[in-house]
Amino acid sequence: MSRPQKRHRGHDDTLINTRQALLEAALELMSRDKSFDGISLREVTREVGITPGAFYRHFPDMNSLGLELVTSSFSTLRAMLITARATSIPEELIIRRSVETFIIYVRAHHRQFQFISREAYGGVATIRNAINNEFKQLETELTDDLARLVNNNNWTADDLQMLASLMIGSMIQIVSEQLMGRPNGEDDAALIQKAEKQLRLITLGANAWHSSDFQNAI
Amino acid sequence: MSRPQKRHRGHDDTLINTRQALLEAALELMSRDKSFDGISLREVTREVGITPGAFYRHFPDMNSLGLELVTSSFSTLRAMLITARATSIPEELIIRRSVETFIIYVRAHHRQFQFISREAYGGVATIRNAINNEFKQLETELTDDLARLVNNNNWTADDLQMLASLMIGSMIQIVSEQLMGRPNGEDDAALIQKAEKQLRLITLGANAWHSSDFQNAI
DNA sequence: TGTACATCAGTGAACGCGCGTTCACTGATGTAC
DNA sequence: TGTACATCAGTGAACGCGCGTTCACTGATGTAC
Repeated sequence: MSRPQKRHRGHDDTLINTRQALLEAALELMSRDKSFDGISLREVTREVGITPGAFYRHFPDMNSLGLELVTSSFSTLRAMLITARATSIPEELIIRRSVETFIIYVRAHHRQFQFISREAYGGVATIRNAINNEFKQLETELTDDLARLVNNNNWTADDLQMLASLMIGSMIQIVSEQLMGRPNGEDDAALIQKAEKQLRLITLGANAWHSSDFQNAI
Repeated sequence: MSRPQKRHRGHDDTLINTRQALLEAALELMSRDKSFDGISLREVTREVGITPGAFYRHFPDMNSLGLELVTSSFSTLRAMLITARATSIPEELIIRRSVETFIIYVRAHHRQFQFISREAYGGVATIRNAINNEFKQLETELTDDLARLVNNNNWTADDLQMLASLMIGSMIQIVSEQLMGRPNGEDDAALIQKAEKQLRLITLGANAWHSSDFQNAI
């Protein structure tokens, strides 16, 4: 109609990129109280300001767009967490740094994370599985790190994974809760403190843990 | 057309009740990989075998149906958990009993719980809030119980709530993960063991906890 | 016991709407000569 | 530097479809007499 304004070509990456705009429009629509399978292709293109048909120049369908949201949401987070753990050797600091890194990351990318926690157990199987694979990855990386920190005599490989899963699970839980409640995230101090306390309590438990004890106790 | 078969009147509760059938049809549709806001009123009535218009004899809209699913999913669970904790005094047994009660309940009502974990952070605000209120209730009840079990000198009220939240959060996490992966729930033994181990580790941490220590450490 | 009436769950047709997908097209940009 | 051409993101019209909601209606059941 009145907007033939072409987006600029590939090697010129300073200007508007429609593909990126579509991804962000989807996030924006979901942050306004919809699930991924509750938003339509037409809504997304409307938000960006292009014709429905033009969507197909960028993605074969909405599902592919969703999968790209998953991978892009996790890619930088994973790197940040790894360096957070690598750079601070003293155990005390590792928790603090990791929690802070995580919270800061989530605050800076709150729409992505709203998407992630909304769809982690959501209705679209392919996206759900993609997210859970990412979580599993985080878990594996954390398990490896924990193996180096811990007295190996007391821990089976299985229990180490259980510990990593507990740590990551409770962080996800806290973040999801917070993101759904107040999306602007003003109460960050309380959030960080709760997260740190939970991880601290978990490490207290981990210090007292002996895998073999537990086997017998059960 | 060919099915004017009336459902039976209120006081005759042994026979088919359309209202109930609508609730169950919604659960059934959601267990086949859809979010609540991804299923339509017409799908639900189709599943039950009535005309779309007849829906309005039972609910003013889909949202109300969703809210009823939330409250009915939680009502018996809460009672079960309270008695599970009340009847077994020795601390060791409480964890075990609570976990077993929880897992058994979830297994028996797996479609309800799939719904709950799918919508806890899902797209429909009213339903999401209803679910989170129920979680908060569970948390409050557990906090009260924990207050009686624990050395009160070491614990602030705030930290007790943090502990309850950690316990319930990790149980929800485990159950959600399991329900999404394999809906028939054949790997229950491993599930129960992982849940018990996580709670056990948390209680080890709780035993070593001193609220005041942590305040200083931070 | 029989009859007239009220209730109300479910019918089926109709409505306007937004949806995903297709298609021939336009026109700006980058490239080859 | 100028021209002809290829590329390709976006257009706009069209399609058939399932959606939520409304409405006058039907007919089985329970109740009053």
